Amino acid sequence: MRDVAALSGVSLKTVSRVVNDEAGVSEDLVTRVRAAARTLDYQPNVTASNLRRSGGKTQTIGLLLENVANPFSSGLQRAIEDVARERGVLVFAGSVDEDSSRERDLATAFVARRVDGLIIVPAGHDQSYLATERRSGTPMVFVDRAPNHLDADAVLSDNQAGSRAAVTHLIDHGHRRIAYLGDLASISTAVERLAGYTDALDHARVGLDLSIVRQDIRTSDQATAVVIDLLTMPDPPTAVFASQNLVTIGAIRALRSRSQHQSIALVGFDDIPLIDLLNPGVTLVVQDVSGLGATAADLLFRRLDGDNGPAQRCVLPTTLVVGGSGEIRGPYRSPAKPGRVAP
Amino acid sequence: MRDVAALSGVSLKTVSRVVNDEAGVSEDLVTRVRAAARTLDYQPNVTASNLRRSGGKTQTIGLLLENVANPFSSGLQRAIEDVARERGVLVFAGSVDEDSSRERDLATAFVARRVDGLIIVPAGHDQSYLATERRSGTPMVFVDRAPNHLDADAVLSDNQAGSRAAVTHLIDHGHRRIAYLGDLASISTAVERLAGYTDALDHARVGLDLSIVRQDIRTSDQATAVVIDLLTMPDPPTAVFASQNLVTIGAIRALRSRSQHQSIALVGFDDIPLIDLLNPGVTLVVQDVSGLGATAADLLFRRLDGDNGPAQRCVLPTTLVVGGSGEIRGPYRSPAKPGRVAP
DNA sequence: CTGAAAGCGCTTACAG
DNA sequence: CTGAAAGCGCTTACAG
Repeated sequence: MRDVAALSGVSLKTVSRVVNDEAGVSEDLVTRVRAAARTLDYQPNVTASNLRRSGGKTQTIGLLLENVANPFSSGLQRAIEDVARERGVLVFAGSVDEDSSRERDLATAFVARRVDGLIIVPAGHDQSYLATERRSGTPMVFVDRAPNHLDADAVLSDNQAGSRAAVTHLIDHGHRRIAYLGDLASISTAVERLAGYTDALDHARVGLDLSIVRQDIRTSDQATAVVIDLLTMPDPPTAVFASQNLVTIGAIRALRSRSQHQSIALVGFDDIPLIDLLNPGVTLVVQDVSGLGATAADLLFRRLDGDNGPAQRCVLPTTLVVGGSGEIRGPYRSPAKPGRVAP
Repeated sequence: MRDVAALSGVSLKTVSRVVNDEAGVSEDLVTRVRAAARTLDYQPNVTASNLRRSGGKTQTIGLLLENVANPFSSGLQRAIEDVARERGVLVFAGSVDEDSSRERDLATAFVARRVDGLIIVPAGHDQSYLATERRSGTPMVFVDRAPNHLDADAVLSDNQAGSRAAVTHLIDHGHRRIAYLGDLASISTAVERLAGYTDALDHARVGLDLSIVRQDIRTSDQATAVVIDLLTMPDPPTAVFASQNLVTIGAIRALRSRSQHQSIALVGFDDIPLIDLLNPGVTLVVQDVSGLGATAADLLFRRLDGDNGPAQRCVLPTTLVVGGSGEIRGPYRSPAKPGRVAP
């Protein structure tokens, strides 16, 4: 910029005015400055200008995702990007991999770059490390999982209701012996999904049998092994509820390997691309991923625009998508229950 | 930082030294400065420090992807993130959506933030707008598609060889009438894949029939319609080669809707998650997505480390993954061809 | 309409 | 071992 000023024979301030399209510069100077900028290949440095510019905004936000490569994370990222784009805000994204120290490092790195706000899918169980940052006014919105030990905005899916609807659906199709396949019991969404499962059983007066409630399943292969184990029990389940997409995939593999995919019912939580191509299709409880991302971004920008109200919690509904596997009948006759409305 | 200096009664420079863990500060001062920093909730501003710091590096890179939400893009992003992470570099990512003006805007926005380098999956056919930036020394690596009108590094898949291998595979299974389903003919990878198709036909002395070569297919639904059209021709193809994953999915839907998925052979380009759960599984030519991302990132950082050699072009091989659909026999007897090696 | 001075938060290059 | 000055590239706040 100094060089441009020198070449066009004006002050720094005038160049700054031209570059920022400020009014009140004579035509003559505007042309001269632009010409000089062109010949010098001048590129404005947004970072430097933000240093002094009021508010000190950097026009960037930071995204902490579970893993950018998984469809849930990348769906969120895309929805957030679309909102940010309209405001000329760029997005940093990073994968946390369910590692709380990685979460902390990434958040710190974003803050050190002075992002204007943070959108976080937390991995750890203590976000108090962000308290300082929150106090100093950096907007932050948590998505998919609520923050712990920190009072901040959160946008969540109604995991418990979704899970309850799934299990109720199985009960309505004549099942009583329904296995539960859960993710890490330390993840809050996993806890909520298990609660939905027990809710549904309670409501239908079906006893809870812990021998068919399996948790801490992380991978598709683990899920396959667990389901095979369940199916070889003396009194095997007639239906399976898988609380997460990798787990659902593992369950599908297990059922197929035993040729029981047409006889054992299955409902899974979370969407799975192309699942409708399977035979039978798989009944799934799907989250509104774009909605979660867009809502979180909207909320973040509202905070950035000065909304200082108390921390909000938005809960988005899930949808049960009938695919075939969840409608395989069980051994019981299930009287229609008028008045029952799926959440 | 100024406040920390004031509170601990030392100069700015001393605080700077402590914050950056520079040697040569007395124990006493270090403790005092750290204490002051803690009570003031001091957070260093990396952006400001980079302004003066030698090299002016920002420790950030910018990623221009087709669409962060698609698995190919997010796979690349993850591989690049992993390399960047080791160097403490943060990554900006943005979706270009096959829109060349969006590509340009995003690239400009990244450059204005002074990213240290750019990794680009180009959408447009003219990257000369980056010539200035390239001359001024910003490292940039193109991935998946080569740049046009710009001399720069590129990391590509061997699309032509992959496509040739796929079609040769079909020929080897007794097919001669093989339909080609292509993406936008304006995309360079689509051109290469078509070239691989004609290569394979030529090599086997199979005549090219343009009535079964269809291009500019963008969506899965379009592909479905095209395949149905092909199958209702008087002399329909016995095999289909789909040059891209959305197109492959559309083709699968079409074959199933006509119950011809067990009789018409299909090979697709690009990986599709969970495809092995289908029956038959689908034979695919898969790209080494992680390899592309990691190679691009490595190359970018090598450039950042001062490698000034001429622009490089890395071509990574693809792999034909046998799934079942590509092994459905065609009407011709295909003599084994000793010595033929798939690329 | 134009510009000289001070400053954003930090670092370099030099003195002591 | 410590610090005062100048500077990174730009903007604010003020004068003329």
